Amino acid sequence: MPEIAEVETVRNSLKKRILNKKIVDVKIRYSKIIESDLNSFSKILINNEFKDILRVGKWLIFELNDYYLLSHLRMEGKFFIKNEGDVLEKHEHIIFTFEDKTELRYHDTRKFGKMKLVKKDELWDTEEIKKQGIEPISDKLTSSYLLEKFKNKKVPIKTALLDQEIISGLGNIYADEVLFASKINPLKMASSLNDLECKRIIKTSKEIILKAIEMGGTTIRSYTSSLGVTGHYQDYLKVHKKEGKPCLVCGNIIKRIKVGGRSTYYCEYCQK
DNA sequence: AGTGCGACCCGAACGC
DNA sequence: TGCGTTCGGGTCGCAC
Repeated sequence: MPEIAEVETVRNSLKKRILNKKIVDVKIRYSKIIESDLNSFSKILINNEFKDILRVGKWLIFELNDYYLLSHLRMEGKFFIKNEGDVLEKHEHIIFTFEDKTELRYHDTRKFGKMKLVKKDELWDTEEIKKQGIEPISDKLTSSYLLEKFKNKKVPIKTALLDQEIISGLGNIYADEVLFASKINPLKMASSLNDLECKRIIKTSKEIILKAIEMGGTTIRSYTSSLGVTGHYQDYLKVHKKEGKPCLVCGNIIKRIKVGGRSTYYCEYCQK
């Protein structure tokens, strides 16, 4: 699920609910989610409190007193706020209990998500954060930056857009949408893109991500973001999951192919 | 070093 | 209806 717009939606919703409340208990029901030392994990969190929530790419970063808790939702991670004593769902793997008897519960059907604690002064030195590229919504994303990064990439542009070390935060849905809006064929080699095409990618990715954030992200299938928030950007998708439907621009049938192992939707006519 | 592909998991959707 | 198969909004590790 979570691409940049969904993670941003989660961040904003959680900020209203969990900041500055003392954590009195942490339950780990599936420990492989936690990448840092298990014993110190609960120890560090108990009696601590979340001061703020930041985001870098698809990483949620919970600020504590001396540490940051990094959380990556991967495919299906969600956070819910519930009350102590509420029935534990099968896939609620990590439970943070606050002093006021509310709980922050991490729910992850496929168990792909990750959490880890890092000391505050080490945040920008952690691999996961350090290697994140530039976000679509940043002014630092320029065509000269993209041209440089794409120069030696012998992969299709669709695959390059999913590379978090180049552009940080795009996922499979918005990569398809960006390429459609940019009129670029997903199979075109990244190294063959010109300045104009890079500029189109930058312009459309900004527009699409900002609109998606405004709409609270995308809800596909059963996925609702944390707290049961339902995004509405799916109403604006033009190609993703539209196989067999007519292209909104030319009427041609939208195709689905595999690129780099990922489902990729595009219009053969509009995206040469 | 860069690229490709299976692995990690599970449930929903699909095909017969 | 039932049962087996396929697929995925992400990333990592391993083989080449």
